[in-house]
Amino acid sequence: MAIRRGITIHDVARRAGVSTTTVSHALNEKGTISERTRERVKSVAADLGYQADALARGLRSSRMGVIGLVLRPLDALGSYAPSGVDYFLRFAGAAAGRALDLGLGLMQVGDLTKRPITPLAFSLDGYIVMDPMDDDPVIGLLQKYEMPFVTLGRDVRRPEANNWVASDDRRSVRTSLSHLHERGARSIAFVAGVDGNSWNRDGEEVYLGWCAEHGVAPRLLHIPESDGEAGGRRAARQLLEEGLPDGVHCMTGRHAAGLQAELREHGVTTPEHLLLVAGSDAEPSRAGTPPITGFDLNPERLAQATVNLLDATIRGEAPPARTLLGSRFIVRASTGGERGA
Amino acid sequence: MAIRRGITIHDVARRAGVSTTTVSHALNEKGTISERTRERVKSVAADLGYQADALARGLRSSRMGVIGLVLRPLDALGSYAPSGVDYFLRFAGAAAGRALDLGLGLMQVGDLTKRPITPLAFSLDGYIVMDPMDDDPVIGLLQKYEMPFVTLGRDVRRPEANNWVASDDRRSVRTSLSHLHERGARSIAFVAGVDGNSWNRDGEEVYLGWCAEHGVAPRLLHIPESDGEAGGRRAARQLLEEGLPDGVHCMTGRHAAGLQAELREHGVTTPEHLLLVAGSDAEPSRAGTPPITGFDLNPERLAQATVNLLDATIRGEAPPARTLLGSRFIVRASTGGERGA
DNA sequence: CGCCGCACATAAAACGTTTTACCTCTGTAG
DNA sequence: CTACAGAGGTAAAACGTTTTATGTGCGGCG
Repeated sequence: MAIRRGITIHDVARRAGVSTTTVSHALNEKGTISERTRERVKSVAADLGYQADALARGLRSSRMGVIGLVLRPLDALGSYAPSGVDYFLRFAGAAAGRALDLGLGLMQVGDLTKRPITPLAFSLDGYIVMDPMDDDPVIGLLQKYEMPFVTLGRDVRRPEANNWVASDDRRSVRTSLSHLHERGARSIAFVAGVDGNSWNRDGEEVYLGWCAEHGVAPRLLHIPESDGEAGGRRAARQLLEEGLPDGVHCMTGRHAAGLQAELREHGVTTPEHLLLVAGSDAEPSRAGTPPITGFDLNPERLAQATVNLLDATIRGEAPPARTLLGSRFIVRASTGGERGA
Repeated sequence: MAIRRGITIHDVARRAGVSTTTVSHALNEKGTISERTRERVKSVAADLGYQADALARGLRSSRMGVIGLVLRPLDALGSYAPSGVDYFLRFAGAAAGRALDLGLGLMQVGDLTKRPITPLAFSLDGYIVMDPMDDDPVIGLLQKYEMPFVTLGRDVRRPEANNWVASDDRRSVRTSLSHLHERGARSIAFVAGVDGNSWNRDGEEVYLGWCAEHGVAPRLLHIPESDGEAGGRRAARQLLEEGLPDGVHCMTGRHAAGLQAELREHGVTTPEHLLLVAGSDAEPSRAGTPPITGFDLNPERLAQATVNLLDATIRGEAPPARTLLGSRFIVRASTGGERGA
């Protein structure tokens, strides 16, 4: 790949009349060399537009200036650019932006436990793992190689971990259930995904608790995230068969959109016959008929916090932390809209 | 960084009882070695979980498996994670996803002509440059180093270039102006940004042409992209002072949102007193009072096409191409909504 | 004078690959 | 019997750094 950037440390050394060792030391503020020489070397280096080759430097194991991002739910999904799911894209984009502001590159990589892996994968400075699954092998790998990492969403199997940032999903689900109840729903069904991460686990747990508390029988459905709208439709048919609730909370926006569409085709409309909330806002749920009430998880804010935490961890200044950030509840027509039922 | 991945090519060589050369050849399908040895080496390598170190390999100048993404408008903006602009985030996220599907990593990097640069910057396999500016130094740099690249948006100074993908902005602006005209606007102002890219240039050109064609005096305002909503408000005050038009097209969503808010505070509402269109849909414009008509540039689709083109270019299979993709026009309340004026 | 320590600088090893040039067989043609 | 051509393999150089170990020369102290 004819990259031929030319100028190496040798060129600088020759031009400055010193050894390469001296150049390296001068530029990295190491070793013992006179101030005069150091300055001279620096100016020569600047003149020549010298910049150390990252690969060669990395070979001697220093910092690479790049962090990795693994989006576990997308690994499970099979496609890294799913349509109708903007949460991950926004998170990834925002994380890259924040990283850049900190002088770091960010690289999105696939499942580290499956070949082929991006070759650079194990040379990165640290990792963000989004929504790790139950006993996630990727986490195991990172621990084995002693690589710094941070998760977005709690790792359900490591309750003692304190290197995570998460949206306050328990609170969101409570908010949703209260909202549904307040607007008249008495029998509320809950559609969760199947990935074993805290997002699903916490949601279910809060739902079951809420049902117990209110003395109602829970109706908990599990639909694979990867089934998208089709999965939502399946859930709808199941509900139609077994008897309709008057409120539904779907953890994912695509399930919600599919469910709404299927019900509608059977003459069941929202919010008239049934109130509907999506746990995560997405294009298909916003564009539903009518638009579906949901939570904006604010991926930009989450990304910022996550990258900051990883950066601190890498430089060893890690005040390890567990950060919970609230989501924004957006009431739309599927639960009666802004004001009143 | 205690990465200590352990297993090197030497381990494999020792275990297989051959030289490192043989291992390298066996795994890379080079050299002349017997099928038997090749298989044995491969199986040993697999047993040991050997994976070649990307840095060491890159040092010998082969392919890195990573492409770079430069978002020029964000360089100009100063922040890589601006609030209220989701176009870039969505593009970046989707591009990373597509790259991953092709087995490539994607790294977002900052302005290549300004220090400090991510160290890896010049070792990447190729680049996507988004919305290059007029005589963009980043393009110059990439050309100088003979690095493969592709732009999103035409490079206005290189009309002969055929390595780009772009949204059909000329058509979008024409659509917008026709729409405004059709719904009754007779004096239409145009608010563009100041970045010297095809996005702004083409928009202005079409606007001026349209005015000439319809025999109306153009009113062209320039507001820095980085001023965001505040810039839109400034434009609004200028219009109030100099006399209100009955239609406005703002190239950016944030300008549109600011303009709308400011006008509203002066008793001028959309769509009653003035019809408003945003050239690029964004959170602030969608959330306007009322929601603002605009174009979804479909960054996901653009990203897909751009990454595909770069990938082909890198592997030399480049059927160099100029790809124009249409945007989706979304009519909202700021121009009277879905049906009729 | 002899030795130590200090300030400054450098040679050479190391990092883990790929690649180039060379070696040693074995069989075959002359 | 010699020469030559593969086939199969290896030693060593190269990539561009950083780091470790090793010199120098000089001033000061005993």
